[in-house]
This record gives sequence, C-alpha cells and structure tokens, in this order.
Amino acid sequence: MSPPAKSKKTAKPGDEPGRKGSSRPGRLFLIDSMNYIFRAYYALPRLSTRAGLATGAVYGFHNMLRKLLQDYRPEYVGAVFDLEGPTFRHEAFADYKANREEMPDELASQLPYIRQLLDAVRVPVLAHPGYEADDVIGTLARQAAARNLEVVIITSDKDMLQLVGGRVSLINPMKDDLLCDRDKVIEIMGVAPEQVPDLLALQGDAVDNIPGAPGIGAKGARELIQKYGSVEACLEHAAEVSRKTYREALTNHRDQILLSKQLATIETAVPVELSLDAVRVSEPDREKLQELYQEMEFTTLLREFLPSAAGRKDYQELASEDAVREFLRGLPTDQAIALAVRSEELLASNLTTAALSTAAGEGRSIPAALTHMLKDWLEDPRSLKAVHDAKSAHAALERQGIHLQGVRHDTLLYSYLLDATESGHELANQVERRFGAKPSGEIAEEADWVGQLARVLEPEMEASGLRRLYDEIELPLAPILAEMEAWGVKLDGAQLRKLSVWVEAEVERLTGEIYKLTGAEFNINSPKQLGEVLFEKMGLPASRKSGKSKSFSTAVDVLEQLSALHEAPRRVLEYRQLSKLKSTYIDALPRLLNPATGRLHTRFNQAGTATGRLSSSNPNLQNIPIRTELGRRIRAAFVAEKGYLLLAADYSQIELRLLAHLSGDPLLVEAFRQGEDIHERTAAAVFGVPPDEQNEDHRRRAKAVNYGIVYGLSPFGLAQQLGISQAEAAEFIDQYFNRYRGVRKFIDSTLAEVLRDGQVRTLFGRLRKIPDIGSKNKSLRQFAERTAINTPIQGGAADLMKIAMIGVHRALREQKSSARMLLQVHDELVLEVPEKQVQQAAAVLREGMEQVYALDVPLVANVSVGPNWRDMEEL
DNA sequence: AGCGCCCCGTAC
DNA sequence: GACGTACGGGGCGCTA
Repeated sequence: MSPPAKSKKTAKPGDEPGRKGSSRPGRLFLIDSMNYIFRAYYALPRLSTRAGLATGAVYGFHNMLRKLLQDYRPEYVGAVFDLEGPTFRHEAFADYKANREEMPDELASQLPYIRQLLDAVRVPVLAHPGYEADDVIGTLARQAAARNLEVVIITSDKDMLQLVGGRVSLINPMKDDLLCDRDKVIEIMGVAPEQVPDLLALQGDAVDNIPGAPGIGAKGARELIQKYGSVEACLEHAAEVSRKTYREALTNHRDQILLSKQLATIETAVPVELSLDAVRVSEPDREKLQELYQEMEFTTLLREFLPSAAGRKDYQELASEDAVREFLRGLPTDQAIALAVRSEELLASNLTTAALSTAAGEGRSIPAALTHMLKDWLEDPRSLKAVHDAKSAHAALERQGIHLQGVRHDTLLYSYLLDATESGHELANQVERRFGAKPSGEIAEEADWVGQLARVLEPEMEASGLRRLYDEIELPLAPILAEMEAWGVKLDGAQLRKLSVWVEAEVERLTGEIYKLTGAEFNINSPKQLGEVLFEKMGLPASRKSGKSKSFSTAVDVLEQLSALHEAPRRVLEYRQLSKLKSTYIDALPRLLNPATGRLHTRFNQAGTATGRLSSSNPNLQNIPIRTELGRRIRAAFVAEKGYLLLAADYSQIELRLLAHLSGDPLLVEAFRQGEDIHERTAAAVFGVPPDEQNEDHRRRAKAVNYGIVYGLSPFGLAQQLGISQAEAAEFIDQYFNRYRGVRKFIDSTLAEVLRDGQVRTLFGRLRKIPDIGSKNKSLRQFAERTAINTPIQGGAADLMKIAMIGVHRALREQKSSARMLLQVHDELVLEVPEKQVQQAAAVLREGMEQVYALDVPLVANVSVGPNWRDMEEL
C-alpha cells in the first residue's frame, strides 16, 4: 500500500572504515567551526569548572562533533576556521561585519581548548589568511565534489545554502540535524541555491552587515527573486515592480545592492589544496582526550574511561549478521519485546535503525544495514512488541517494506489515554516524569525505556478501564493513520499559485484604500497598530479592550459594529479575510508539497487533544476553508489523482444525535427517529413558531442554541453569538430546557458524576480528568463544567468516527478495493477511489459509518463524490 | 536568531 | 470573565 521502499544500496555508517582509494570515494564533512561555536555558546546553559573556567562551548562543540561522527561515520572531516585580520570583503566594503559584536571573553577563553579537542580527536583545523571560513569551505567543497566525494557542510549560516547542490549538502546541527539538499534549499529559502546571494543582496544581513535594499525584507526579496531570477534582472525590471517601496528601493540603491551581492557571494577559488590524507578520520588520541576532559571537568565523559561501572546498563550494538541471528534465536517468546525504531533520510536514501530490549537495563541495537534481518520477527503477529508511538513505528518500517505486526503495547497511547489533558507524552518526558532520568538519545537505551514504561503503564491503563478503548479503537487506528499520512492528498499547486497573484493584487488595492481612508500608513496586520489608528487617531468608539486591557480589540465582531460608522473597518475586514487565506493556505500549502509526489502529507496526531479527537498539522488539513467563495477556491485545489475521484462522507449532526442518545430525551430522540430537521424542531420548541411559519432567522438562532448546548452555553455566550440581549438569550435557554427536559437531566447528572469522580467518560470509556470542577475560582469552575458537558459528546463522536474508520478500512481491504483513506475531519472522511470503484466504495463507506454502533437514534452519513474537494455531488 | 506569547481566524 | 476542540500566521517583546 505504501510507496515502494527505496533502495538500501547506499553507503551506510559503519561500512568497513579502513578501505582504501578505489571503489567508493566517501564523504567529506566540513565544519563551519566558529558558526557552531557561537551558537553553542549562546544556546547552552553556562557551564564552568569549579575554578570558574567557562567550558560550555567546548562541551557543545564536543557533543556535536561526536554525534556527527557517530551518526554519519564520514571518511573525512575538517574543522574550518577564520583567521584574524581583514579579508578581501573588507577591501570591498569598509563596514563589512562592522555590526559584529566583540567575542565575549568567556567564549574567547575557550577557543584554545577547542583547538586542543580537535587535536585530540585528530580532526585538522583548516583556514586561509585573507579569507573567511565560508570561502575556504566553498573552495574545498568544490574540489572534493570534483573528486567525486560527497560533501556535507555543517553550519547554521544561511549564506552557505548557496553551496548546496550536486554532491554538496548541508546539515544544520542546531536544528533538525537533517541533510539539506537542493530541494530542501528551495523549500526553506524559496529560491535555488545559486540564487541565495541574490536573495541576501536584497534582503541584507544584519549579522554580516550586508546592507541589502532598504525597505525590502525577507518576504519581498523572496518574491522579487522568484519573479525575476536574479538581482541584476530585478534591477533591470525595477520600473515595472508594482509595490512602491520595492520599486524605489531598487532604483535608489542600485550600487548598494550590487555590492551586497558581491559580499554575499562565497568565493570558491581560494588558493588552498584539499589533502585527503590530512582530513581522513582516524581514532582519537585517548590520552589527550582524557586529559582535556579532566581539565574541563567533564565528569560524565570521563566515566567512559573508567572500567564499566557495575554493569548496571547493558547496551550493545549487534554489528554482525551472526550476532543478530544469535540474538533473535534467543529472544523470549513469552513476553512482549520492547522495540525502538528510528528512520532518517541520509544522502537520499532511507535508513531505519532498530533496537530491542528484553529486560530492564538492557538493549541491543541493530544497524540499519541489518534491519532486514528482523523482518520475519517484526511481521509475526505472535511475536508481541512494545513500542512508543505505533503509528511512527509502522511508518518507519513500511518505508523498508516491513509490515509491522504484533504490537501489544504503545506507551504513547497508554500515556495519552491515562491523561489526555496532560501534554508531553513523548518518551523523554515520560522517562523524566516516571523515572527521573534523562535518555541520552541512544536507540538501545530508548528500547529499554519503552519496555520499562510499558510495564508501569499497562496495569494503570487496565485499572482505569481503558483496555477496550485501547485494544479496539486506538491501537488498530495507528497503522491506518500511518497509511493515510504516507499516501497524502494531491494538491494542485499551480492553481494556488495563480490564485496567489490575484489575491496579492487585491490585498495591495485594499492596503491603499485603507491608508487613504485612515490617513495613516501602518501595518494592517498588527492589531496593536490597527487599534491605535482606528481608536486613537480616528477616534472611533472602542467597545472593549482585549487581553489584560493592554490593547484595543480589533476582532471581527468589533469591526463589524464599526462598519456602520466608517468605511475603513469594512475594508480592514476584507483585507483580513484575504490576507489570512493567502498566508495560511494559498501560499503555505504549496510550500509543503512533496515535490516528488505532488502530494501533501499531513501528520495526524493521535495523542494530542483533550477529548479524543485527532488533530492535524504540517499542514493542518482539518481547517481548510469552506465558508467563503475564496475559501472554496482553495478547497478546489485538493484534487483526485488522474483516474480517481474523491469520495467523502460526513456524519449529519453526529454530536446532536449523540446528545439525544446520551440524554434519552424523548423529544430529541423522536425527532431524529422521524428524520425531522432538528433545528426546525428546536425553533418550534424555543420560539413557539410552527415549522411552516419559520423563517431563516428562526432556524439560524435555533441552530445556535442546539450547538450552544453541546458547548455548555451561557446566556452571555448565546447573546454574543446571536447579537441579542442576555435577557433574551436566557429566555431561549429556559425554553429549551423546558421542552427538552431530558437534556437538562443529562447535564445535571453529568455534573454530579464529575463532582464525584473528578473525571468524565465517553460512551466508550475514554476518560478526561476535570480537576477544576471543585475549584473555588468561579470562572475556573464554570469552565470545568462546560468541558465536562462537552467532552462526552465531542469525545463520543470522536470515538464513533474512529471505530468507523477501522471498520471502513477493514471492509475496503476485504473487498480488495483500491480505495484509500486520505483525510479525517472530525465528522468527515475523505477517500480517493478509482473511478470504477466509486459505487462500491461509497456503499462501504455509508454502511461503515452509519452502522458503526447502534445508538437509540439513527446515524446518517451524507456521501458525495467529485474531482476535487469543492465540487462534490451528493450520492 | 529563536522562542513564547498574544491576537486573530480557519475548521468541526 | 463570559459557549467546546484544535493549528497556524503575523506581530512583538524577551533572552541568549
């Protein structure tokens, strides 16, 4: 089902390091040393010896170097430095780097020790007078690439992205630690590597004091370079640039921009010669290393030199096929084995490392090249496993063509089910909380912790009555979510890019109008500035202040009120709508496209919400617009693959149906059983108007009341929502409870239960702690009451949907359907189906959702089909 | 520069 | 303060 596993033929860490010359040229890592040292110095907490000697930067540099060497096992490494004194850039521009602060003494004093460290680990220092580290790196990278070496530059400096491409890639050790190739540069910067100097020439760089073009920031620079390709082309076409500030910046600062480009361009013809012998990785000088550790008082590191302390922890790598085979033979079959899986992109191939633990304090890691030996065991449903995050484990192994089975414990889901309101279910957090330890990041240790956590959490989960929820809903859902993420959804990026141009023009137009109407030029995106202009400068009436009375509210409802008094607020609302949709969707979504597949891969978080819903991020595909025309145009960019159609089904009023079921309210139940329009029914009940005499407004208000109940409404809230007085709202609510007596009883009994237990449960036993229910703080208590009412309903609906997903997925597989599930949006499922299988899949979907569980009222799913997510026709 | 917070707006 | 659940963008102040 998932994309084909990539070839594993690429060189992997640990491949016979001593080989000479011929077959594979190997990899050269070039470290931008001062860049890293500065970052480490600021990012790490102050560390010092007892005598007060600062050591933080040395420690940081040491760990980075060690991790790099361990993770990637490069054949060649060099640490590149700047030398004292002016460079050719200073000759071109006297102010070059004039902004740069003096190096703090605490950092300067550490440099000799970093040299000492490099000497001890036998990594050579590379530098050349009159040139900066960037230039030396650029030059050596070019030379190495010409000799067929893979080059990896270690830096967080954006300038260096210009060197990426071909055999040259880059790692930012402070950030994701992931390899950055040409595509990634385009993703991050919005321009190709070779255009990076052009980008910086416009945008400038405060750190290096590259002046850039005044008035053009990161965003403007990106747009201009994307449009014209280079600085020179921008200058040539300066006159036709629409935005005034940009146009003027380009025409008035021509020389400065050209100089900036010169400064931002890395020199790749420094007179240095790469010597492979000099940079070849070799074993560290342990004596010198120990000496340094002692001087720096790195006690944990020093311990590695001592004979292993009492053997409390036993982590080892199974480095040979024989070792793995023997270990697998000896695996116990009467217990779940803890498993940690890690997957990373390395030089365009995918490496999956695994580790197993059978007992506390023990762990065996299996290098990526041998992971395939675990296939049979991993795919055996009788071999039970404990993992942390089954979804990720499935995803990682699927990439290697391994279909994980037999997962018994998932410590992420255990933790989530035990307390959904708590954040930080990640392994490290749990280990910290439960065992007061800090995982080092070693994979064998991770497997160990997973095992230990599973042993602690499983009984707790059992005791809390969560077993069935876990077994029948959460655990089976995990691999389905992994699959949905892997498939992704196709997005027509070109369509959005076109839309962007149009919206951009509209935003520009509105900006001008607002400036004119308000008589001020300001940042409309800043609520603070907007508030000042509307309420202080123009003197419009401010209705309320938001937050802690720090600034005026400029929220929709406020601006709507003001629209009656002045034209400007209306324009601001239009501006808001457009720029919101532009920045959040139109411009953001195409950036997240996988260039290889043209598809968007969201991440479904299964352990994120307080109620049991899923959430979606990177991008969030659960809040794609639908209400406005422009919003629907965005939706139309979500398309089906050629030969396929999108098939969607959404539950009709699932939360209100669940409310009917839970409360047993006869009126509500009967209404749903008769298939009546529930909002009409409520309008009749609350306003006393029979259905055939109701207008749209009756229905709208009734709908607000119906949903308000689900949210634990108050007179204030309803009044706010409907723009009526609190007295009227209170009257509606009274009427509602007067007619729907069962609902009142349900709310009362739920609150009583919460008060007694300090928690609520959904229909399927999902639990949410409500600690504030007994609070003396009124607003805290009221909030607790509202969540107590809402959670069984919202959470119950989430449970139903999850069960339906599992059922639909199973049924599709049993019918050998090629339909695939793409998205879940709380009460909606979206599938992608071959045209010819639509009818069959539609039946499965409808059946699966409607018959998911027998409530006292029917569940109804509306099924529709179409070429994109906007143009869907009901089936 | 990076982070966290706020305000605001999108979805269900 | 004032109806539930999410995620994310831009602004902005803080901090290292």
